[in-house]
Amino acid sequence: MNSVMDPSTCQSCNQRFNSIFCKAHEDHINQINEQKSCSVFKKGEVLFSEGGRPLGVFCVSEGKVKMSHMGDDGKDQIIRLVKAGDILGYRALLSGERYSASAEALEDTQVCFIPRDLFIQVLKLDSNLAFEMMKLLSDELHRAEIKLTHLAQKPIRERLAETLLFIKETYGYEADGVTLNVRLSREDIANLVGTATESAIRLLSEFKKDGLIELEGKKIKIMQPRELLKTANLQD
Amino acid sequence: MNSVMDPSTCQSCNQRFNSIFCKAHEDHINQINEQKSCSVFKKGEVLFSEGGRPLGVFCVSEGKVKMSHMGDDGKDQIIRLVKAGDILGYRALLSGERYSASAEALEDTQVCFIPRDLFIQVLKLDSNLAFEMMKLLSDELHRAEIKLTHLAQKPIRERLAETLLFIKETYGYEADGVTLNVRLSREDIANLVGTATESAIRLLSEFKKDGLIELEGKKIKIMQPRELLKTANLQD
DNA sequence: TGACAAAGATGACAAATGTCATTTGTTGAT
DNA sequence: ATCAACAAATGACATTTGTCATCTTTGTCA
Repeated sequence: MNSVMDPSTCQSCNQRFNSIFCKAHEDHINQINEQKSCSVFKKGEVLFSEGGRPLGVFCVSEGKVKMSHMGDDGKDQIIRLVKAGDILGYRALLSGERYSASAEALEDTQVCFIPRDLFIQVLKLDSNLAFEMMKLLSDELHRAEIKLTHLAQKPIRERLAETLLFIKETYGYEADGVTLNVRLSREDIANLVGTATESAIRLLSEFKKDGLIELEGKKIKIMQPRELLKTANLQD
Repeated sequence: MNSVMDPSTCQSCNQRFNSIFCKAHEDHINQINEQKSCSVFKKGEVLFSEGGRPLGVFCVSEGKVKMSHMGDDGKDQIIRLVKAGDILGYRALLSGERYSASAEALEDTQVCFIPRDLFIQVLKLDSNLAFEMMKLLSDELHRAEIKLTHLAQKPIRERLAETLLFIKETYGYEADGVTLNVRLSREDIANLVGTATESAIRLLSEFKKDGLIELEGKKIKIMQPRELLKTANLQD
């Protein structure tokens, strides 16, 4: 849990061309590199919890994280899937609020932690980075608005198909080219779709029966991406 | 439609202490003042449409605007209610995309238009403004995530109650202290809640029967805000 | 290995919500 | 003032979805 490990440098990070920081000035990267601290969260461990104070931002160098809101009745809604190269924890920090979501590792995950003041200071000095940040926020907002519309208007069958495609876009396939490269519980899938766990299970079985997907425990194989896309009934 | 009118200056704008620009440097305000153009949109007129190219941002000095997404089946989802002092059109501009939503005046509305390049340039030079922008985006994102969770988890009755309270927060009351200070069609309300128009109508009638609200045409009076809040079943 | 706990699966049913049809009321243009 | 067009209201009904109960499978740990 949270054990500090040998930190590779930002300059040699495997995600250095992948993250928002690739647009930042070299001097700022160096500063971040000096002040960051690295740690590992094992599968199921919590990076931060709803209600906590953001002390900085996390930058994922390896692994996967889910972020979820607790609904008023205690049911979680997964609002984001995080992958290597992504940062997290910035929303609350920039709003000046406490965390409004919790972050939990979906598998063993390596992160760097950038202290709040440094992050703010670099954002202030580096207008390229600030623009990247604004673009990131705008893109997230866009995604949220689309998801919101679909939640309001689309039946669960379409939303599940869309969710499976979204997982594919986010984490891609394993080496076999068909298996989604992440293990999610049925409950997690339901909390992504925004439905009851039983409904998600039932529809996954239907998709399997229709030959769209195959299921092996938590492995999900996308057998007919085309048909799945049709089922999702997307315009854009 | 879109008629240019005598532009008051930003420095004398009735919203000057209310908008995101109040944190901007004076020089930048002056620059914006010189390059902005003002116009009026009558009730029902469209400021911009989904799919159009953003050429700048709008700053509302008076009036009300709704922003809505068209769902894949042609049904609108209202994603934001805009009031005097707010800016709009920045999401697509900062993402570098076309508009993903349409904006329509809910009543006669006066706006200033700030050209794209100027807006970007000022954002680049003015880190205070950039931070305000990031905060604005973060807050919007927060709101979207909460709405998303509620759409996934809450029954329509609770969402309608929440929507009425949200309208109150956004536009406030008329002089009588009970009538919501905006006229929305039942369809608009349904598109805010994310439900069928008939369902919205039915539940509004129930709320009226229960004495929570009163209805007079498009006027909605909040008679028991406390009870309405209970009905909304909110935690935070 | 065995036993317990957790996750997954399935059926039956109830509740929530959407759809369609019809009626009533309102508004705006001529 | 009248009519047409649109918005609102209401009922009946079908469908979707959630809930509860039960059973099966899987995984974990002593």
